[in-house]
Amino acid sequence: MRRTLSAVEYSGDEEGMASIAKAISHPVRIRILKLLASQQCCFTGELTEIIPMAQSTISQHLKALLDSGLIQGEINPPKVRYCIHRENWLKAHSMFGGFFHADLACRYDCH
Amino acid sequence: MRRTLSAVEYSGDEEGMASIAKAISHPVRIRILKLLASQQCCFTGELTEIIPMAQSTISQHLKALLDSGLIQGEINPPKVRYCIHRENWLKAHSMFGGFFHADLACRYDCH
DNA sequence: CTTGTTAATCGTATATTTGCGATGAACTAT
DNA sequence: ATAGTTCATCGCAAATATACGATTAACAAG
Repeated sequence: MRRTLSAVEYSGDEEGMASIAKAISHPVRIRILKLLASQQCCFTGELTEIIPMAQSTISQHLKALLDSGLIQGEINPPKVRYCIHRENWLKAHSMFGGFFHADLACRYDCH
Repeated sequence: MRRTLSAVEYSGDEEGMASIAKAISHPVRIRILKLLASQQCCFTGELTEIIPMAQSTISQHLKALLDSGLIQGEINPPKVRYCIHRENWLKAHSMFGGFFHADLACRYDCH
């Protein structure tokens, strides 16, 4: 892709928010997170039974969530147990909470 | 793209969350939202001065944010004034707040 | 009507995402 | 050692996203 000559510099916050947002920008990943968070399941196999998608696709989405830090995996041969990464989950909570804080949007009204 | 035979059915919530998340999944869109929210600017032209990207690219990102509902535009010829869509902003706030609520992640721990 | 300003849209090139089946890796059980 | 189970990774195809320059649209000012 042709990129802008003077590449835009983003803050760590901006990159971080965008990265987490991208992780939850697909409905199946939101569903997976909800399932993990509600403890309705934990092993990959249970997810593949509940969600009508190929195993490889589920695995791919799990990898995306792992990379985002929102979940963690514990190898438990031959299974893998996935869980919410509590610390990062709380970080995401405060990050989005801060971003969407009412004060920001209501400081001034153009209309 | 080859799609799964029995397409996954998502809830309105899941689709909605994913849609908003996708809107803020690019750092430049986060920056635009922060600029609009902090009222450092409002017209498209001001954004194109601050952000080193082609006018057409900024316009494209603004359209994405418009489509998400997070911002609104008021035509003010020959300019267009963009602002945070307060109502949808607050909706997003509660949506993400609810999703990342601590209880969900901490109900149970696999580790 | 012509000119200038502002912003959207079009067309294009490239990068990334998404989904699948097939295969491979890691480990258990026999 | 062999077979079975579970999950990750590879390779591919198709869709989407990203960025740009060029053009168009809408309007004001003269």
